[in-house]
Amino acid sequence: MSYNFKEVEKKWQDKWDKEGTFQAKQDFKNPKKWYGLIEFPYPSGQGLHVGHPRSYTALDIIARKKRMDGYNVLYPIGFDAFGLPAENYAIKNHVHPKITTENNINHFREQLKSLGFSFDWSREVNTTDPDYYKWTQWIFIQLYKKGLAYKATMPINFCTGCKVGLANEEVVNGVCERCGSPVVQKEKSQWMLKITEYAQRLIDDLDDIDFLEKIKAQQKNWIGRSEGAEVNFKIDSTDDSLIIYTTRPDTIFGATYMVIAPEHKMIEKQADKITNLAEIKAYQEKAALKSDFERAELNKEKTGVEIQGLKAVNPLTGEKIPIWVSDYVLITYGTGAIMAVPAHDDRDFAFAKKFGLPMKQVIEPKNASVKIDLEKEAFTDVEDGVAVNSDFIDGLPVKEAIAKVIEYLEANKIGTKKVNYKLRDWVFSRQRYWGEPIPMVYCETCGWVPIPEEELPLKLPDIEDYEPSENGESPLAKQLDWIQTKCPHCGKKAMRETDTMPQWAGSSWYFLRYMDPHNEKELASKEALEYWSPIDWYNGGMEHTTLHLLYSRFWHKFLYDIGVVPTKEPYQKRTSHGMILGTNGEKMSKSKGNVINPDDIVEEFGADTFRVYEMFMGPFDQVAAWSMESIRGCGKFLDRVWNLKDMLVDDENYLPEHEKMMHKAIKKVSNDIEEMKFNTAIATFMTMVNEFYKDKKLSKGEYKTFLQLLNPFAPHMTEELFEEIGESKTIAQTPWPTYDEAKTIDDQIEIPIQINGKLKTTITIPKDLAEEEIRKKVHENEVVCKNVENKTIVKEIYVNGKIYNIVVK
RNA sequence: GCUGAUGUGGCGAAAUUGGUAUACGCACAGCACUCAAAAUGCUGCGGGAAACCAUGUGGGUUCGAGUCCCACCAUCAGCACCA
Repeated sequence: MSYNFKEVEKKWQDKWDKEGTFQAKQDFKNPKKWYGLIEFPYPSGQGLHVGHPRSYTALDIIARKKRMDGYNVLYPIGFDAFGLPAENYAIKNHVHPKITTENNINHFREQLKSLGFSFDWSREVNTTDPDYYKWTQWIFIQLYKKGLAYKATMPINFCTGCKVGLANEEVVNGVCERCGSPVVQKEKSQWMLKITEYAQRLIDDLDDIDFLEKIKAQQKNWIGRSEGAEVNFKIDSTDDSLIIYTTRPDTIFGATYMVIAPEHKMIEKQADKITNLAEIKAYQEKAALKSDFERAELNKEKTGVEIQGLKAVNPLTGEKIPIWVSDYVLITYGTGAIMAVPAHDDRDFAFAKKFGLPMKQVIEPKNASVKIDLEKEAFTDVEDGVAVNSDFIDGLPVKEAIAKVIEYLEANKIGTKKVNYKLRDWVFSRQRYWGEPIPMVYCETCGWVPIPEEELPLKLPDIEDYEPSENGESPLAKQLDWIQTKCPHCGKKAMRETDTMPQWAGSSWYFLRYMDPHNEKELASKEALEYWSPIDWYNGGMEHTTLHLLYSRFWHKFLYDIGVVPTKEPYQKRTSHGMILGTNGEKMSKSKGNVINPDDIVEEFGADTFRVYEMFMGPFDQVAAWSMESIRGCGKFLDRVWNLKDMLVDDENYLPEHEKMMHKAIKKVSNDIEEMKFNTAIATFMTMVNEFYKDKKLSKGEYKTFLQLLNPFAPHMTEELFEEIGESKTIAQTPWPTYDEAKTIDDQIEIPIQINGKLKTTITIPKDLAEEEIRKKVHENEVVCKNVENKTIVKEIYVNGKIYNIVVK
């Protein structure tokens, strides 16, 4: 009888749905809880991508195993449904995003169910549901109340395609992360969130959580902490001074000029003293036309203009040094001004070379054998440097010199120790319709006032015209009757904020809502938060490391600070899956025509085969190209499993000839699941099946264990087969198989014998044989005799149970 | 340039963490079943006649290295004038 996966899969999916098999237990009695989380999808019109199930299947396997291990498991799902595609679709086709979103969610839900994930569907959340975004808005108001949300007019990244402001994190290579249009700088009043206030904690607390090393490294890199000093350089014959930031205060004696960013306000302040103001202004204008990206692109050639009429005074040498304007100094980092030490900084070196500026060596290599050539390149080595020509720090290694200079600067009040971060505050406004309205009102008298919390949610009004206005205002700006309101503070006429929140808002806390999704009084109850926090395991894409993952950690820390959540960090463990590429090894895209539709795969091979294949493709954390031949192989494997029932021997125990294999397999599969080594777990299953086929028999006990182990991978087929042998329970209700360590050890072991480290032969011995006996056996061996003949044995090494090596001369 | 990975058969990949390199799968070939094909089952499958040689390249440590150390090369991802 052949396997009808369509019928079987439908049968079990319906049963799970009807019985709510995988719903998390509502009571909090079981102290063993496990909360597994996958990134909830954006319900795009294209439907599910084959990449989604890679992550979902992995955690589904772990979740199913954890349930069998006796845990109360929460494995929820929802939809991150605000965002531009639905809005752009609405602009084109005049269909309300609400409708598109609902249709897409229905499609996604069906697709996800067809894959047999053990999600708790009773907790499904949807970020566009007013009952949900009520709490997103509530969190925003709390941020505002604590001074962490503020309005600022500042140059922002503006996407010329989407016509919205973007956060730094959303700009990739100078173009919009979403639509690929060029990004320009634009002055705009925006809501900002002070993520920078949490920069240090976002670094420090990484030490206490189990994130993949590359994720931690990427987050640290993005936050970009650097330690240094701010130093005050007086401007000669004025009361003004230039504050610079440096990580190398030890090189201050080698500062031969200063550089300020074109936007630096000192230029305006000292305009009357500058003798070449026209030239400076021209340079400023030229720089303003370039985006940050273009500036960085023009990496090779540095440009700049000297400010005539002004000199800075080196506070340690008293030397008067020139001041230059150049766009290699960024106004957005540090103080927008630097001291240039061309002998010990690559960029300063390039600039000094180009403009013929003087260089002064103040650091030399400790290691005399290191040759440096300051004509060719700067000497920047921190580990190997010693100060010279530097007065009171002469002879000190760089690190000590830095400490000494800072001490001096602070004692003389000309500078302070300072930590800087690359991380910037989060631009939180979007001039778009399909997002959470920002619950703020502007009153002429009172300024910005949050709307009263009891009025939440502030619902998004229904509109007809989704087109953003040409001046870049949100479509909501045209909804006059919605905008006009009363000031909650003084009662006078006031206007609503028309910007909406970015897509990252709803996803910054959704995992909390899953804990108590229908709560009308709080975002989640204290009990639920206490019980389920933190998330035990969160798997998602690397592309979210500096966006979603950082943002949600920030919000969570804030919620911790105001006493809403019980843990500092939301996620105890974070892992990441590799991308699935098309059959040609390229990223799947419509234009390349290499998109694999999960529906087609389920239709042709069934969900179980699909799941097994995605887990068998290769190491979970690495990219893998789709292969139609390989998925067929996985289908063949499941067919062989299906046909095992013809070889069943009626015996509840393991057969003697299979006992070792069974115990080893339980151990291997259990460990592999915990370590996400799904591919080798499946290889173990295949080896077992090959063994059963070879012997043409397996006991009922072996069969049951095998089905239990395979169940998290191929849940439908295994449940069906389990039911067929007359089991009253489903596999999901049975405990995970256990193994006996003693029974995983072979009685007879094969020992490889090497001569001079090269394998010559092997002998088989009982596992506990004494070393003397083994030695005797080795020397009786024919191959060994031949190889040691006429040679002197220098040494013999026996590593217990592993190897025997004879060294001869 | 910086950070983090990766490099093993024709292909996807394993290797108990320093101890028999190539498990498992795909592709391929042969055999069985069949009138035939498909499906299925079984067998073989790094190179070499062999000694031996093979884990990106070149060194090193070790009785022994895919695994550790040093120096390179290539590919991928992220960041990038961050002072």
